[in-house]
Amino acid sequence: MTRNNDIAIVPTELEAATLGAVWKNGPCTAYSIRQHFLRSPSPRWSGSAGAIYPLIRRLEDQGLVRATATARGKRRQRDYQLTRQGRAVLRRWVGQLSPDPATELVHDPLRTKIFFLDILTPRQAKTFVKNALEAVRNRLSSLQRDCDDNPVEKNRTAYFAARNALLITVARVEWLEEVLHGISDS
Amino acid sequence: MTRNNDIAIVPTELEAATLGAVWKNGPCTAYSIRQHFLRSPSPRWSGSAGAIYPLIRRLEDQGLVRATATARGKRRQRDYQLTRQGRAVLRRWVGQLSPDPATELVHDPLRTKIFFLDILTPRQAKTFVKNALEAVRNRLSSLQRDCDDNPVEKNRTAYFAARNALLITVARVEWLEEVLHGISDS
DNA sequence: CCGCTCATGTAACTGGTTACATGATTTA
DNA sequence: TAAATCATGTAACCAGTTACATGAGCGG
Repeated sequence: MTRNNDIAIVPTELEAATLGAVWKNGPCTAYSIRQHFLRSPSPRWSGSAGAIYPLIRRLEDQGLVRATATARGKRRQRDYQLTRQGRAVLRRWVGQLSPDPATELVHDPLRTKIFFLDILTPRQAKTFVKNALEAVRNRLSSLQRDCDDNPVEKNRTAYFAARNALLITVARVEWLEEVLHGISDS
Repeated sequence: MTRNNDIAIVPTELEAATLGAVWKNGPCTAYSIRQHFLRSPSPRWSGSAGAIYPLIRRLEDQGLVRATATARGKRRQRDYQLTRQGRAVLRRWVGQLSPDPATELVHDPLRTKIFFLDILTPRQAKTFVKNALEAVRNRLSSLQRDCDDNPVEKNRTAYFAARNALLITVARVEWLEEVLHGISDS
């Protein structure tokens, strides 16, 4: 099923993340990829079977992953690994700055809510911001732990990822503190 | 079409943002809502007709907005405004901290890429991070301008929203600088 | 042997997207 | 009078989601 223009394949973010997971975790089942997403500390995707199984079959059809059916006992099991084309596509996806505006500007759902904050009474608004601040603050310790658990020397990229989540969360906490302060004198 | 349990309606983020836009911009057409989204400095949605028109009709069916058909000349035009129930639903949506994990942790697509950075050669990795850093940095000035254009005294919530985008972007720049520094000695 | 985890998969749905289509009004 | 903008809408598609279904293997 190998296509002659593999390099032209532009995967979605989930497809790329799946290729990446297969690349990192060596030969592994679709099931273990699901667990990888399900247990992710920053759950971008649900890791639902309905997403992963059809997706990985598509990757196989495109020649980006190869499966080895290792039937242990009567239990069927397909172990996937990246093909050369798979690595090429992943490499291309990682190295290419996408034209998606989200690359330059991330979305914060709290921003949308705060934009309409005036529909609440000052009292309600204050309560909401306080609650939001508390919820976001409560994340800090576990994000800090994620950084500590992945020291730079041991796993650079995992550390960088954890660090990204932490720094952005710190920025949001500071922002919410500003908002709380800004609405207090009214 | 008014439901007796309006308060139970939980809108999507786009639905809530549409209610908010109608609330802020007074009686206005679906078209102007679209422009609102199209011209947004932080484009979360495309503002596509295929999204807005069916959506606002749904809101009307639910009794959250009311339309006045003001046919100027031969041109049909529906001007929407919030109903009491619409305001109630919007108020509820704004004031309620959603259980969505994104409330506590925002997603950064660059985080995913950096997580798989090791698939690139050190040289390629360095180039990529430099390019990403430049792209994100280039946003700073226009985000700063958005803040300046909406002074706190004049439009608090618009200022807060602009400030959110700026602070998160600053955090991302700092993060990318860390990453660049971290991969330079290798 | 009961319940949990491993492992694979499908069906129906959702909340959007792009692209297309129509026609009135305004502006250069 | 041609082009741009205002204004409304539909059809086909897309990348996910939840919920359901099946069955093997393993631990208490």
